[in-house]
Amino acid sequence: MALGKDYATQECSIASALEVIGERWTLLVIRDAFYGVRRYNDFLVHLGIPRAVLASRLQALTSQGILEKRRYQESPPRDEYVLTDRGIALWPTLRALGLWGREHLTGRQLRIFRHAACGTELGPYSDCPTCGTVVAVPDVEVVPGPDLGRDPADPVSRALLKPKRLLQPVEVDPA
Amino acid sequence: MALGKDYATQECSIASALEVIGERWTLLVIRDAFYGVRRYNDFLVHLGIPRAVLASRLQALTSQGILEKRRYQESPPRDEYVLTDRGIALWPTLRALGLWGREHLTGRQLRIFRHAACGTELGPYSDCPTCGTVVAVPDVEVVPGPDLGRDPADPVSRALLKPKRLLQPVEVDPA
DNA sequence: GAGGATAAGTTCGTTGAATGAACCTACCTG
DNA sequence: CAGGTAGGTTCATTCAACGAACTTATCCTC
Repeated sequence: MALGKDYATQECSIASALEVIGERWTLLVIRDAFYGVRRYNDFLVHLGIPRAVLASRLQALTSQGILEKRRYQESPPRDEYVLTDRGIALWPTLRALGLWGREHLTGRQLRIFRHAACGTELGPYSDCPTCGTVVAVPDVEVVPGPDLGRDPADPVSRALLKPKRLLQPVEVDPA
Repeated sequence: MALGKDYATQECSIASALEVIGERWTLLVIRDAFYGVRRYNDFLVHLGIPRAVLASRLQALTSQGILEKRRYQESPPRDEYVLTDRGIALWPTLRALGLWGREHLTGRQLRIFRHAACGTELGPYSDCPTCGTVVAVPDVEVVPGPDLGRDPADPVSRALLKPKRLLQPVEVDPA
């Protein structure tokens, strides 16, 4: 979406943000990264994104310091993409967007976000009503909601059905 | 950005939200609507968006119930576009995005958002630290920050330099 | 009442990005 | 050494964005 030529003139931090994360697919890649997706192929099958576009987005996000590319094995050389602090700071945005989508569009509870320490469902600002604190991203537990399909087609979606914390790497069956 | 074909399979409220507001320019149109821009021509000069794209976005947002098209004078017939409740509910998303942009990209304070009742600058969740409440959108006052240019080229930007509340219609000099 | 201005579009040719299929390169396993 | 896997690149086609020109309806001014 974004393009320097156009948005750059805007003198607005929202426009600047959209320059970086406003393109098609970009926010979904970041969402997946929060859900623990880290590998090229997992993004690919989970999102159904064209390969060239994924490569371009991963490269852009890495060069913007939102994802970090890190070698997780030599021989064959394999890299994974992990959210940096700058990327993790996008959580409130994603949370607000998801909440709006749920309340004004889908009307379904597809995923539940809880405070891992106490099990309470998070408030709109990732606050824990029980503990009275804002919950840090790694302390958020994601569990499938009542309206989420139980038998998705792709292996990544299936792996994501297991309750787990945000950022915790997803374990995909090699099947 | 968004496209039913692709994102629809996602079973995710974030993806659904992006279907509706994820296309290029869309969020900037909504941002302008919060700032009080209501007319086709004002959007046009403020955003520098191609006319056809603006017409398409306004039509889409209206049909999604995010903007409402309302006649403000007969003869010549003139319409303005105003945020609905569903549109106003996007404020937390825009706020989160703007905050992220400021903290991680621009590093400048271009606009200050305050609680109109007490003048306190808003917290990250549009909360008022002084009053201890979440501030409703119409009670948010926008004033230019220290890093915002004082003499912008287009008349809409100039009109927006005056402190005003969110949603309150901007008054553009016919000059 | 003729000429010009304004608001809100539509039309259209050109450019640029997204798509999907095929191909490429290491390396590993049986 | 045949086949598979991960992570890409290349390329032809399709689709959206761009920007300039044109349209329509009305008002304002002389």
